[in-house]
Amino acid sequence: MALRHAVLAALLDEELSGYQLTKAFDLGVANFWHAQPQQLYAELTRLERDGLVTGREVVQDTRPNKRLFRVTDAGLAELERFTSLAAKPSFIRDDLLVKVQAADHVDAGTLIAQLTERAAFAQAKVDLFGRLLRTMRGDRAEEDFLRHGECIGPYLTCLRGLAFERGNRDWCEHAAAVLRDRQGARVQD
Amino acid sequence: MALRHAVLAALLDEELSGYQLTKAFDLGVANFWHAQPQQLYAELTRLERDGLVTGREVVQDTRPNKRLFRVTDAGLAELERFTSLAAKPSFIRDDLLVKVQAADHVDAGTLIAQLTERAAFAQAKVDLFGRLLRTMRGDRAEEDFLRHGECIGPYLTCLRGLAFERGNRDWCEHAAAVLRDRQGARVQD
DNA sequence: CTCAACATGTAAAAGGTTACATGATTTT
DNA sequence: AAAATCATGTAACCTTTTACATGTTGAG
Repeated sequence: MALRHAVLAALLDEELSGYQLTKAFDLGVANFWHAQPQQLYAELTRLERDGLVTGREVVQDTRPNKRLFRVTDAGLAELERFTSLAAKPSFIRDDLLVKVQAADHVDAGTLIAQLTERAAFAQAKVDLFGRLLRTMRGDRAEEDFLRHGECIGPYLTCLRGLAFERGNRDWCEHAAAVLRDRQGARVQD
Repeated sequence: MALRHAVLAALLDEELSGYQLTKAFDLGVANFWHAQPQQLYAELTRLERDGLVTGREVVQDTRPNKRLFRVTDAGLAELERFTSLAAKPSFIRDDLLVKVQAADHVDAGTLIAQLTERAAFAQAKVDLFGRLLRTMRGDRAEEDFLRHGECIGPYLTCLRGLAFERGNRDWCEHAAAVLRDRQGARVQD
């Protein structure tokens, strides 16, 4: 049941509405968890019912009203409790890897196209995470920021997201190059 | 519905029993998907019902009998069809990252301990994947194997698994070091 | 005038985890 | 004698995804 803890962790540093949370989770800006809008609205309702977050109505003139949520003391205690539990290992679970596993039996052209597309997607995330990191650390050097900064949790998870997407990009490019090479080699036979 | 395709992909190069598949998926040796034994037995039953795999009973003296499964032509066609569909992007979803996101609000000692444990786990997988890769390529150089080898799909996915676990290990070690440094810095204040 | 963004949900279906169940053999 | 490995499942529960539903405002 880690979605609720992911939501709590996301709300620690800023008050957000369900819609704003959606943006963070949905677009993968949250580099530690992913969730659909529907899940987030439902989870916020449950969290408020259980007293782990409180919402306050914000009346807006030009936009529909919204509810901003923040973590309560009970919510923080719940996060502390969660942190003390053993974490489950995380596994890769990826459609594209399934397809590459079957590379010797399926059409190479399709695979190359999908690997290329994924590499571009990963590169876009690399750029995004790079910008986010720069914003978070401001004009400080990374080393200095990590040693003395006040809010390093989100920075550390963003670093993991960056490394993950770099790994994705590099592997996709490499795998696509290997498959292209083999296409060329086959023609030469 | 990619579990079924993951099973098909895993059965492409060798005939396996449900139990043997379990070993591959359960322990994370399968670096492209993860699943519980119960899921695999259920999926094999469905796949056989749908004619995508066939099982044959192997009578054993000293061990309980087992059923070995292999992919049928219809199964291969289904994999081909799956490969031609757009792949969904994969996201990180990790308890430990949720905890690190909350690093500024929860106990650092607990986090350091969990990061250290995870780094060791990742290192064990790095070693395992390294051994698997060596076994797959035999005495050939990697470049030569990838260009001319017959079975490179599993090799490519294993490379991704290796890079992923290296990334995990490096990040865990870095994050733990950052948190330790800050503990030291706090004492000096 | 149409499309994107703001804002929040409900309900059904699919997928995944956990607990329960059984029973033989080999290793420690 | 106990624990690990081989071998296969069922059932209940929890989580996630997909489809449906509604209404306003600002930009092109």
